[in-house]
Amino acid sequence: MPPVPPAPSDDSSTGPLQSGGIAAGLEKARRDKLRKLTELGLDPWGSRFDGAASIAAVREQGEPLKRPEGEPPADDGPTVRVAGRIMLQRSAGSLVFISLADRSGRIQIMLGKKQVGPENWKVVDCLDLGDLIGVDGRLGYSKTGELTVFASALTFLTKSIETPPDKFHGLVDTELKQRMRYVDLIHGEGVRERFIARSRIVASVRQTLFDRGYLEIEGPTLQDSAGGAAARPFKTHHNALDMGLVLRIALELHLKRLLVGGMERVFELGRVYRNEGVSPRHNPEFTMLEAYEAYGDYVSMMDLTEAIIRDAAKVAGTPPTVQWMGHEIDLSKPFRRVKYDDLLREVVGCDPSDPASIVAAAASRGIDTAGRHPDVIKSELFEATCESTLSAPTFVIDYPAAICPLTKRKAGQPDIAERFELYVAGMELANAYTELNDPDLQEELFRTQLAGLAADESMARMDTDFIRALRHGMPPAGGLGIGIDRLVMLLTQSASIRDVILFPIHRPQTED
RNA sequence: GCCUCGUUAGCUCAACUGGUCAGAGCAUCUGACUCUUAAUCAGAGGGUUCUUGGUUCGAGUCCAAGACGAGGCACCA
Repeated sequence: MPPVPPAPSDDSSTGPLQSGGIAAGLEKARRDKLRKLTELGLDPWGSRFDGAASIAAVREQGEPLKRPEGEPPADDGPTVRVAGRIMLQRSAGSLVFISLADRSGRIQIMLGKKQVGPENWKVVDCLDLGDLIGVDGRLGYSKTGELTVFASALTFLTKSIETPPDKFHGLVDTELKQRMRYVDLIHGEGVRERFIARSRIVASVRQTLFDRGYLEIEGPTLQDSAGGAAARPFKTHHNALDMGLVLRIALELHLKRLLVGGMERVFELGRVYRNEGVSPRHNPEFTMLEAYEAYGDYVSMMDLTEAIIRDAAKVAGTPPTVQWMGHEIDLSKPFRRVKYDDLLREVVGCDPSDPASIVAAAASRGIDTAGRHPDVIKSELFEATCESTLSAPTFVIDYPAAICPLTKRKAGQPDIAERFELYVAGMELANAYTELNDPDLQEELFRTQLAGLAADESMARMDTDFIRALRHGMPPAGGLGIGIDRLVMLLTQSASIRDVILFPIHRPQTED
């Protein structure tokens, strides 16, 4: 790459993010150094740099070089090569100490004017916090006992022309942390670790399922009608086909088609979209796992759920007992299982089998009961009273059938659906059914609009192709859905879903 | 969509009831320093107090509207 000609001195206002004033001054100092680097014949944007060891590995190499207190440090350490970002810089005249960070950790670099030679020293003058460099040098300990790479050569890898945040506090402003996640990942306390944990959790969920013989599949995210859940979809349009489309709100109906197709154990782990409110527990796009197992039922799904969570907790480094959202949660014990009606009776003190008792209890709590289906009232009563009491991991089982249009009814009890929801710290984490595979009943339920539910909050959306699939014979099956973001919240003790989503939704930043 | 709270230098934060209140640390620049650890020391520069309007002799501070965010509600059966 040919050297860049010196830029005009007023180039500091060209950046898209410049607001003038001091920002321009801070950037100018960095652009001056960038120019100086090119004048030295160096490419300030670097190039391939082979053979760098991870800093964690280098730190391990340094262990045996330690000497007892009082003895002079070993001076025969190996020569190492590392690369990373300058996080801290301390200058003591012609001696510069740098804290260099890579994906695995941090290590101190010492650059001495005498040690690196005059050519390298000119480069040292161009270094800023945030720059990326490569270093070759001997591994040893400084006089104060800090593991240090004593640099003999310096390779400039990339200039940073933006000022990093406060070196001690990092980014604190939640808005900036989320909008500039790249900065938050560099400087935020535990941020990178949290997203590493997320990656491991997702990998673990897949592995737990693979180990049980599941196949991972990919269903359509663009659909002509959104089924499998009650939620408002995002709407879009296909130009060439001139057709309206919606983004999926659940994975369910296509996975079940695959059960019909003989893929007896299938799962999808992917993004779903719901055009609804934002909260510490809701983001419009979020990651869902759904898994279906032929010849299983909701009880087998409980066992699977516990296995998925326990395995994930292991790889995430989650302690057996976690403090989260003001709850102390023991993940090591088998999860409690309690019937929906029993819980209502226990918490509310009403008779769940008596609609009049339910209506009275709901009305006394300000829940609108007029003209609404008894099971809708019951469900609202449950949410208002029971959910927040479920601190320890709890499978709530056997739901009112009317609010479960995709679920098989209990044998001999048509009013009870074989469904569970898993609650932890008052939050819904998972939802599972013994899957309804009777095509005629399914068709009828798709047509049933429960009293008191608006059309767009109902699951009563006919999917004729899905009915046709069921008519070909779907094996009896258990099905499970887990909110992966919420699972990551639990396993990393995060208070907001936005803390575990790299780029949560935001309104556009105002430019002025 | 509704309610409450917040927004001050690149970052992290100050500024009692409206009256030298535009301030500090980090960062930046200049200088000193070959063993520092958020290095230290001396000096310098840096502001549309989110925006617009209003009240007032006087507004970072009070009022109104708007932008963005946080929490709550609604929504999420």
